[in-house]
Amino acid sequence: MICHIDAGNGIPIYEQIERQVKFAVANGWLLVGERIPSVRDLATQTAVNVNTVSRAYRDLQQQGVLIAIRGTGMVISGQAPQICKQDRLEMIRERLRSVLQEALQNQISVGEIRTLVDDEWHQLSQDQKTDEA
Amino acid sequence: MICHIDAGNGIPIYEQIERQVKFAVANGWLLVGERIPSVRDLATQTAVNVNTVSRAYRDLQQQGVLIAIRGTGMVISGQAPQICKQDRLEMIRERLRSVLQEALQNQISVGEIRTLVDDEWHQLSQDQKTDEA
DNA sequence: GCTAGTGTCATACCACGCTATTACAGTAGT
DNA sequence: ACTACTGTAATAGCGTGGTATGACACTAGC
Repeated sequence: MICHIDAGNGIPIYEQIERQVKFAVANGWLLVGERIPSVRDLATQTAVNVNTVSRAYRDLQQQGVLIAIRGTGMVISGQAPQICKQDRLEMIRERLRSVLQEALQNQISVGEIRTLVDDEWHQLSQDQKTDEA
Repeated sequence: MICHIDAGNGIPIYEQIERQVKFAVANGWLLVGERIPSVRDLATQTAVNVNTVSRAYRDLQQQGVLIAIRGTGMVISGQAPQICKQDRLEMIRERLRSVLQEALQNQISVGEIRTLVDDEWHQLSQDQKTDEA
């Protein structure tokens, strides 16, 4: 599991981890029963403190996505796929709404938004390809 | 000048104020030479502390949007419209990019994004109309 | 000159996110 | 049993955003 942390987007690190785990489950990159990286491994890999990762895992546990087995590790729960697939678009939708709300309140038109979306999407797609290369 | 503060969108209050002043200038709701509300007035009106408003005004001053006249108030600068019009779409673009980046990294398709945008825009437009009524 | 209004500054306090460090309890492999 | 891992927890410290409060210097209107 690869985890990208963006320090400058305003979202707390522990929440970014939670979201990415959920996306990974929803997309089938993490399967039911599969172990996720230990808190120490993920902390080292993402250059983040153990406590921060631990908080994310604890939250995911309380949401029913993870199951902790003390001394062994943490595992994707059986109900996780259902939960995560349900949240998949909602997580994006909520962030999107906040941006659109500001745009609408300030006289930006639907057309401007649409071109903005297409432009940025195109740009990001190419960035992603060059990253992979 | 009416100012809406959203406490739950992750953007610092002082930054929200800055953005809304800029939008107001870009849209011609605030004209060059016009006085903006005093720090105490805006603080009371938005239920925010004076220092927070003051910080927003100070930032806008350093960006060349406002001019402070000690003992009198603050005024929209001559170069403000140019600056603010230039930033108008950029401010939205940056927030939008952050959301699209997350979407792209997690296998959301352009189609899903487009329908999300249209749905939410439609929803927000109606909300705004009912607010005005 | 007095008063009421400006912006500005300093101090203290709190909540939150994050880090660093240490320690503890449990499991698995040898 | 020993070792090397797991998750969990407590503590202390830092930076930032926000509040509350009080004080200062300045200006405009009466």
